Amino acid sequence: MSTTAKVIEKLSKKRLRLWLQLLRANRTTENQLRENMRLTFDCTLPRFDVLSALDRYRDGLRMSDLSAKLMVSNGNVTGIVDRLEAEGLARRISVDGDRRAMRVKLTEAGIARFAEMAAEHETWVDTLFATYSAAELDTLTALLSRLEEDKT
Amino acid sequence: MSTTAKVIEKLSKKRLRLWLQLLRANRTTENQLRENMRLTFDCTLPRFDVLSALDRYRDGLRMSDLSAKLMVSNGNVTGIVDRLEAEGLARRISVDGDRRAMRVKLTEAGIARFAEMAAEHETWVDTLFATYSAAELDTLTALLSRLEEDKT
DNA sequence: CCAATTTATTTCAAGTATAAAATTTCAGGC
DNA sequence: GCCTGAAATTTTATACTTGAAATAAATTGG
Repeated sequence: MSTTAKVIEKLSKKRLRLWLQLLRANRTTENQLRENMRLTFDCTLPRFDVLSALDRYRDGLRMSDLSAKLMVSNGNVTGIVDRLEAEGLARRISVDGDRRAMRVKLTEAGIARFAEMAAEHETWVDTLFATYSAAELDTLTALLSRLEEDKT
Repeated sequence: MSTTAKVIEKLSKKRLRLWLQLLRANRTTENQLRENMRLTFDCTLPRFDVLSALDRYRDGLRMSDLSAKLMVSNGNVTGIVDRLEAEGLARRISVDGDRRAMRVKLTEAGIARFAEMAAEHETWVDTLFATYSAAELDTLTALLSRLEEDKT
C-alpha cells in the first residue's frame, strides 16, 4: 500500500472514531438530563426542547419553524405540541393572512414552568460539562459548529 | 455583581452553548446517515448500530451487554433484535449454564450484509467529517471522551 | 379566472425508546 | 431442600420519531 493510501486510511479511521465518540458523548449527556428532567419535573427532553424554543421566541413560532429549529420532522412536533397544549403550557393561535399556518406560543403557565426548569437545567449542564475550561469550551463549540456547514 | 460571579456566569453560558452545539452536531450527522442508510440499504440506524456491535464481537453478545454498549434500555434492544432475527440477520442462542441469558450473534447473511453497509457508511462519515484535519479529529475525540467519566 | 403546483399542517403506520412490572432462573444461607 | 434476593430478559404502557400520504389553503402561470 502506498504512503498516501495509509494516510487516507488513518484519517478515515479517525473520523469514524470521532463519530462514535460524538454519539457516546451525546447519549451520556442526554441520558443524564432525561433522568433529571423526569425525576425533578416529570417532563421529557423533547417537551423541554420545544418549551425552550418557544421561550426564546415569545411571539410564537410556526409549526414548521419549530421543526426546522429542532431538526425533527413535522409530524413529530405536532404530537409534542398536542401534549403541551393538553398540559396547558402552550397553545396554537391561527395566523391571520394564512389559514394553513399555526403559531405556537407559551402560555403564562408555560413561561413560568420553563423558567423553573431552565434554572435547574443550567446547573445540570454545569455539572456535566464541569470538566472543561473556558478555552476548551470555546474550542469544542467552534469545531462542532463546522459540522453544520452546507453539504448541498 | 462581583467579578467572580461574572466569570461563573460566562462559563455557564459557554457550557450551555456547547451542549446545544453538540446536540445540533449529532442531529445533523444522524439525519444525514439515517437518510443514506434508508435510501441505500433500506435500513435504520438502530439496526445498523446493533449489527455493528455484533460484527465487532463475533462470538455474540448478551442482550444486556448489547444494551450497555449502545447505551439504550434493555427493552429497546429486545425489539430491535426481534426484527433483525425476522430479517435473518441475527439470531439468539441460549447460553449453557444460564438459562436466563441469551447470546445474540450475526448470521452469515448478517455478516455479509453488514460488510456492505459498513463500507458505504465509512464513505459517508468521510464526507461528513471531511472538514477536520487529523489533529482536529484527535483533539475533538479526546475532548469528547472526557464526558464519559464517572459522575456517580 | 382557474388548473396545477406548492406550502403548512395533520394523520397514519411502523419502528424506536423509556421506565416499570412481570417472568424465569440463579445463587446463597439456613 | 427451601427461601430470599438478585440477575437476565421480556412484556407492557406510554411517548417519541420518521417518512409518506392526506388535507386544506395559498400561489402561480396561462
